[in-house]
Formats: sequence, C-alpha cells, structure tokens
Amino acid sequence: MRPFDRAVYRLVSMIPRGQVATYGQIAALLGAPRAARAVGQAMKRCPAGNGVPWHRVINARGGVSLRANVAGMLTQRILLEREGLRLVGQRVDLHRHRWRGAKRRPAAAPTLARL
DNA sequence: ATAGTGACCGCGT
DNA sequence: AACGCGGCCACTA
Repeated sequence: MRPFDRAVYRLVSMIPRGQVATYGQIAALLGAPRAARAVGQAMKRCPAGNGVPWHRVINARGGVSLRANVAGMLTQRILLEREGLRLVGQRVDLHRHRWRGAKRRPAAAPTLARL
C-alpha cells in the first residue's frame, strides 16, 4: 500500500462518529491542499472491512460522491443517517457536522516548496 | 519517464 | 441556485 494512501486512511480513521470531513479537507490536513482528487482515488482503493470509516468522507458540497456503483452511494447515505447526521435534502449539513478535530500542520504552502 | 485518469474544488456564466 | 470548465496532483499503465 502506498504511503499517501496510508496517510489518508490514518487521518480518516480519526474522524469521530457523527462527523464528516471533505476530500479537500483531508488533503489540506496532509499538507497538500490541492490533492483532493488524489484523496478521492485513495478512498476508491480503500479496502473494505479494514475499520476505516470511509463513509465519513464527502465532497465540499456536503454530498456523496461515487461514480461506479450507485448502491455504494445509498449505502454511504444510510450509514451517515444511522450516525445521526442532519441531512438537508441529499446533503450533509457541513456547517454542523464538519470534523474540526485534527490540527493543521505548520502548513507553509506546499505548492511553493515545489518551485 | 511520459501520458492518461478521476469517490475534487472554486470560480465564472 | 445550478451547471460547466479548467486546474490540480498522486496514482496507473
């Protein structure tokens, strides 16, 4: 398993029950604020039944993202509802449930480091 | 090493 | 408010 993937799973595992994080948020916490898509790919490859609360990762609009299997989307929504999240239509109320637990890392724009 | 891909994101119609 | 477009960057073939 790739280091990046592990880092993503480790972070996702810290999201408490009843709260959610966005792909971009996870990316930012990893120090790569522009790598939201990569986080999505990591989640896509997330092995099932490994204890990682994959359903707590949603997109910036509070919606469930899944291309391939529609069943997966429903599953995610059901899991979220089961955790008592307040849904506004098809979307999670981010203002209310966004995870604020992890500390930001020193930051210093990683994009600049690339120059 | 290079080119293609996408469970994203933010901004402009 | 909803939709489209282009940038992004880690991963894959």
